[in-house]
Amino acid sequence: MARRSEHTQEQIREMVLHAAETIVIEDGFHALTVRKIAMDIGYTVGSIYMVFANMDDLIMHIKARTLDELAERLLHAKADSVEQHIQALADAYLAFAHQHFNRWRMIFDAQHDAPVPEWYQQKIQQVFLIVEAAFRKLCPGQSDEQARLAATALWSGVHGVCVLSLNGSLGRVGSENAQVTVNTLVKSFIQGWRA
Amino acid sequence: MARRSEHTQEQIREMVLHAAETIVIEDGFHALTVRKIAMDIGYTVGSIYMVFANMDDLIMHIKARTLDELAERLLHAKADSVEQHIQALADAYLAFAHQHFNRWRMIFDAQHDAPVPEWYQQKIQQVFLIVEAAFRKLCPGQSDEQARLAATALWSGVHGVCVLSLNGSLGRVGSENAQVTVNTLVKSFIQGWRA
DNA sequence: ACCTGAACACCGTTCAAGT
DNA sequence: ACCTGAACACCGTTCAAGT
Repeated sequence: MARRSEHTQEQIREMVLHAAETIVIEDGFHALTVRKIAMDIGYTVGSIYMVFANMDDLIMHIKARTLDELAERLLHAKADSVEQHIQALADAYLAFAHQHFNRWRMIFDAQHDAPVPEWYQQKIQQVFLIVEAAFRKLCPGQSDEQARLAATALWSGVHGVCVLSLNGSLGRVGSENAQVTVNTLVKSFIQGWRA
Repeated sequence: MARRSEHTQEQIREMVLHAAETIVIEDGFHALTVRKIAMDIGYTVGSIYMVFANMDDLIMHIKARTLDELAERLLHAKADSVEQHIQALADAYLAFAHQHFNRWRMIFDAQHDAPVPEWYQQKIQQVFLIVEAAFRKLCPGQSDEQARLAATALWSGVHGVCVLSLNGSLGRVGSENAQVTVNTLVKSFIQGWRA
């Protein structure tokens, strides 16, 4: 047995990542198991531990990819005014969460007791900085700290609407309604913040 | 073996619930297993299935209890003005989430593929209605639907701040900072909403 | 009727053994 | 060096068998 050398380590790593993402997308985070991944790529469980330290490590890399995809989507959101730009960012965030529900939810689901690695924290920062930049343009007069506070408050808020509306905690609220809720939050907050 | 009759079914049910809550509080949701509960209360695994249908059923009842506790806490939040009342509600929500972190997080963590029972949805409604009531007082002129929208938007937002600040996704944001963020969100939103 | 405990079908992770 | 597959220590859930 063994020593097939049909794929490089890098190829296997990619195969694992891809298979894992497919499982999450189709059947949700809870359906993700090493044994299922191994079966899907035609290797045995042991092989997965050649390319990832453990399940938590693999999960973190899936999440990182999702964050990259999300960041890219946000970067493509353009609008005429700064205020419309922030609205467009919020819309894009909601749309992404809705479209890639299982992967997006996974980002905030998994509780790793292990400390979050530095490279992963940067991925999160990457997303937040996009919003912060928009806020610095909204009120050029105020300090960076103020812009940071506003960005944090509003973006956490937008995230909260996505969480509650998409997981059904808001009662029978559909995604069209989530859109309205997000718009309301953004519009009112910006208006109040400027005052 | 068997037929000890040391406790009634109702007593065992309460013992299970209490033991489960203790495990969640001390070691987190992921540490909750039937076997650990059984050991803690001095019964065997089979006994737990006498009083709860399965793990999901038990989890739902733990969550329901937490929601009851949260609702009661929110009902005790009083203030002079309506605006201060909403701020007090937000503060109370954040404080509860912070103080009972593991149990609070559990409410939004668990993904039951099984449909959420009606009695549980009412528990969630119960919390939301408290906030909606405050909003109806804030702007007496507008329709119930408008008040509902505002309450949903702001409260989802407050929830989002709690989620992101308490799980560390906002970088190294402490809970004092979460307080400031919540206050900012509430204040700006109300101001913008009124305008 | 109440409760046990063994059994079943799963997990993640490790590692000696094969090529 | 690469990969296997059996083993280990866990899961949730069921249910025949005992009192």
